[in-house]
Amino acid sequence: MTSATSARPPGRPRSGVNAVVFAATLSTVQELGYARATVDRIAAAAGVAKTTIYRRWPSKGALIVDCLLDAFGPVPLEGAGRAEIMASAVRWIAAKIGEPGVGDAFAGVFSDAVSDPALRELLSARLQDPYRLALQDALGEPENRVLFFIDVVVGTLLHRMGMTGEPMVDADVEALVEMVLTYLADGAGPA
Amino acid sequence: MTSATSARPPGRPRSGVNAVVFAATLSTVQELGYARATVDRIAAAAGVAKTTIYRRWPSKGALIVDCLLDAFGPVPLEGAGRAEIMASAVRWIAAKIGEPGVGDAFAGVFSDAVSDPALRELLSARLQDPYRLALQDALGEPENRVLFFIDVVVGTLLHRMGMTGEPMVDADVEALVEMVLTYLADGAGPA
DNA sequence: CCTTTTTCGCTACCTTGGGTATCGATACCT
DNA sequence: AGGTATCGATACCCAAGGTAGCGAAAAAGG
Repeated sequence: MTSATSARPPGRPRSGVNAVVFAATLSTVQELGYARATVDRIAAAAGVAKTTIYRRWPSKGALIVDCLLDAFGPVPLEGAGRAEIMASAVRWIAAKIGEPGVGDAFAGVFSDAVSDPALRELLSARLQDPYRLALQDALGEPENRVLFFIDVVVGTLLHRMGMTGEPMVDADVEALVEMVLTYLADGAGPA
Repeated sequence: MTSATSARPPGRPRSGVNAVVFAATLSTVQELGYARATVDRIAAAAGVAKTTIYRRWPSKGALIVDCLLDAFGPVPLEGAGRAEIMASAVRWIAAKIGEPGVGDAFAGVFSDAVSDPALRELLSARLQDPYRLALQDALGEPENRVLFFIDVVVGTLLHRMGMTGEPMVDADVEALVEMVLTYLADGAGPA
């Protein structure tokens, strides 16, 4: 979809190094942690100049968001009923956050967003909203209730990651699934 | 332990300005956000030199942790049964995080801890462990289950704070209480 | 009163890291 | 060929955490 529609713009075309940069970002974050994964180091790991990074992404946060979008891909929403859909979604995001570098990058960019309204907007619009809408559609739940579920699931996984430095183990993920499902079945929820 | 009460050490005694610094920290964080609440600004707001801050706290993170400890105080664990105790604890931490500056400071220091193992250790030992132990005792639950509850409750509250910039509204806090209580009553949990 | 010890405020400084500017070289289109 | 936009490289700006050194002030003890 790069040259998707009309008339490729003039000038030298961009070399297709986005995938290389994404891979370098995750491996650098995994190796050094989020704060030490500087843009200089990521560029070096990707074999690319720092200026090239900043020509494509306006900030480190924007780079990380795009990297996470690439790493996550679409939510798998197969499942017989709402319970199955919800369970598979929770296990999916838990597994993604457990992948090397992904959890650190997610927690790191989320952290930066706390003090950066522009980044918060980006995170909300580009990363959260698409999944939120897909979930609203698949579950037939209203926006505020899906937002609540996202807070619970993602918040729990990131808090564990942030406090221990390691992703949540499977047994705890299953506890989280059960907790959310029980509550989903209850039908009660925020006004 | 450290020659606790008696025998004041020689030299000029410290002026009792800790409370002023804590207040200045919270108000500065509330006004400018966590990242813009630099140590210089906090010192200025407290009417104190930056070097005085660093003479008392080894890092900004340590200052914030002490500030949060001061703001939180002990958990109120009154309540007839385990459900009442848990509910009051959840409402208590939600209310604290909703106080001006506290939620931002908490989310901010948590964010920094993601990339800073030393700060993570400090956060875990000085802030989480005391409350965790008190909860284990009051609820009669094992460590890993209490840790799971803390991940869920604090993670959810901080995720909401981080994504929206504002604390969770009461209706959603009540939903969180209900969700946690249902799961607590179930008796199931992580191995 | 005077010395010792420690804190105080102040200023100057170091380092890291996000982000920008500039420049020659290069790749593609018309 | 000419135009245009990218690439790599270097140099740079700025904010912010943290440190060093200094003279001044506040206590304790002689």
